[in-house]
Amino acid sequence: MNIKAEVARQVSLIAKNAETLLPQEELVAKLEQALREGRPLRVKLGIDPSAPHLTLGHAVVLRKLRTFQDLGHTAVLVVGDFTRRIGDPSGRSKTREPMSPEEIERNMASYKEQAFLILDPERTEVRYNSEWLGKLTFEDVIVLSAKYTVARMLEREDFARRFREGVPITIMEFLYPLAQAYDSVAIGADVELGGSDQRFNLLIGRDIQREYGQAPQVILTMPLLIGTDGRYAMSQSRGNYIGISEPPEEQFGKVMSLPDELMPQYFTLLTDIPWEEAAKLHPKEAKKRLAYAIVRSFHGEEEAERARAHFERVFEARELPEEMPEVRLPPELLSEDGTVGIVDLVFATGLVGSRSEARRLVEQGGVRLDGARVTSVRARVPFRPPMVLRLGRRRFVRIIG
RNA sequence: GGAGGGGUAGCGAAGCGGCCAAACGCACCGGGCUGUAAACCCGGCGGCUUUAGGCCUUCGGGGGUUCGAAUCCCUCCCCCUCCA
Repeated sequence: MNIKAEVARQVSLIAKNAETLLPQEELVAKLEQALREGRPLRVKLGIDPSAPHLTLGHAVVLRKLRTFQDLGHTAVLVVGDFTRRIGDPSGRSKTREPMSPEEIERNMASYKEQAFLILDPERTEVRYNSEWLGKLTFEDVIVLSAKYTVARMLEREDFARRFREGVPITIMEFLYPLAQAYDSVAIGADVELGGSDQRFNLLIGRDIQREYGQAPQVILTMPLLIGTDGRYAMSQSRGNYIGISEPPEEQFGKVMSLPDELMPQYFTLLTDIPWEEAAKLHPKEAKKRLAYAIVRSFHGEEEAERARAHFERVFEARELPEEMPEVRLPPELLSEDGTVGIVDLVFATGLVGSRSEARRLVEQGGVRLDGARVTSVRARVPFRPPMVLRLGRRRFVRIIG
C-alpha cells in the first residue's frame, strides 16, 4: 500500500467541511504512524448527557466521527457524567442542574440508541469520565490546575467578555475545561472532535496532554448547524431543532419548512449530495431531496419513501393522509338528536390541551370536518362515523363510532 | 462585614394601588400569501363557561394594610453587583 497516498486520501476526507483542523501536519504524522503500525487513531468526542435526544446538530459531528470509523479508526465517546453530577452551582443556567446517575444512565441509553444510527458500534468505545475524574485527589486537582494560567483561560472569548463586564466567573468554570482536557489524557486521544464552540476547550486538551507527557491531540471542529428558525445554532433549549429520532413524517415536514437559505449548509453537513448538484433543481425539489436524504439516513429507505409520499399527498395534493389515528367518540357527548358539539368533538381527540384551545382553533378557522370548515363554536354537527377531523394544517384524526 | 439591585406567563423583558390575565420581543398555534417554503400580513397564545364590561386560578413562599395589590407593609427563601 502506498502510505503517502492513503494518508492524503484520509486527510482530505477528514478535512472536508471542517471548520478548524489543526495542526494538519500532526494529523498527517499521526495517520502515517497509524497506518505503519496498524494501530487505529483514537478519536474523542465529549458527550453531555444532559438531554436524552440528539438533534441534526449532533448529527453533523457524529457523521464526521463516522468518517473516521470508515477509515478504520476508533471513536471514543467520553460521557461527561462526573461534571454533570455536580452541575453548575452558580445556577446561572438551568440546564446545568446536577443530575443523578440514574438520570444520566437513562439519557445515555437513549443517546446511544440514536448515535448508533450514525456510528458503527463495532468501532466505538464508550467511556464515562467519572471513571478517572472520580479517582483524582484534591492534590491531583491542584497539580492539574497548576498546568494552566489564568491569562490563557481569559483568552476564551466568553470569559474575556464576562471578565470585562464584571459578570461573575467561578473558579469551577476554569476547572471544567481542565477536566475535559484531562479526559483526553485519560483516554489517550489522538484527535478530538467538537462543534466550533468547543475549539477553545479542545485546544486546552493539547496543552494538558503535553504537560502529562503525551503527544498532543489534533483538534477538529465542525460548523454549528443553524436551527429551524434560520438564525441561531440548533439547540434543544432554543427549541429550533430537528431530532434524530423524530418520526419520519415529522422530520420530512420540518426539513421542508426550513428557509431556503439553509439548504447549502444542510446538504453539505448532513448528506453526501453536493450542494452544487442540488442547486440545479427547483428549490422545492432540492429541498425534497434534502428531506428525503436526511430521513433516510436515520430511518432507512422505506420510511423515507413513506414520509415523502405523505408529504406529497397531504401538503402538495392536499389530500387526506393514508393513515391517521382513530378516536372513538365518548357516547355521552352525543345528544339525543344525534349531534355533537364541535368543541366537544375537537377536545375529545386529545390533540388539544384544553377546551379553550379547542374553542380558539374553531374560532380561527383551523377546524375542518370532512373537508368543511366549521367556524362557529356553538355548532353542533350530526355524528355520522367515520368522519375525518382536521386540525390546522397537519393534524388529522378519524372519528369512529 | 458594609452598601445597593433583583425574583413577573416557555424564554427575554415592561408594569410599581384600580383602565392588569398583565405592554413588547422571541418561540409556539391558527388564518392569508406561497413552492405546506422562508420573508411578510392578520389573529391567537391561563382555565371554565350560559361569549359576557361573566366566573375561577396566576406576577418567588407565607402573612397583613386596603372597597381594591404584581404594585404598599411584615416575614421567609433564592439570585446578583460593588466596597472590604
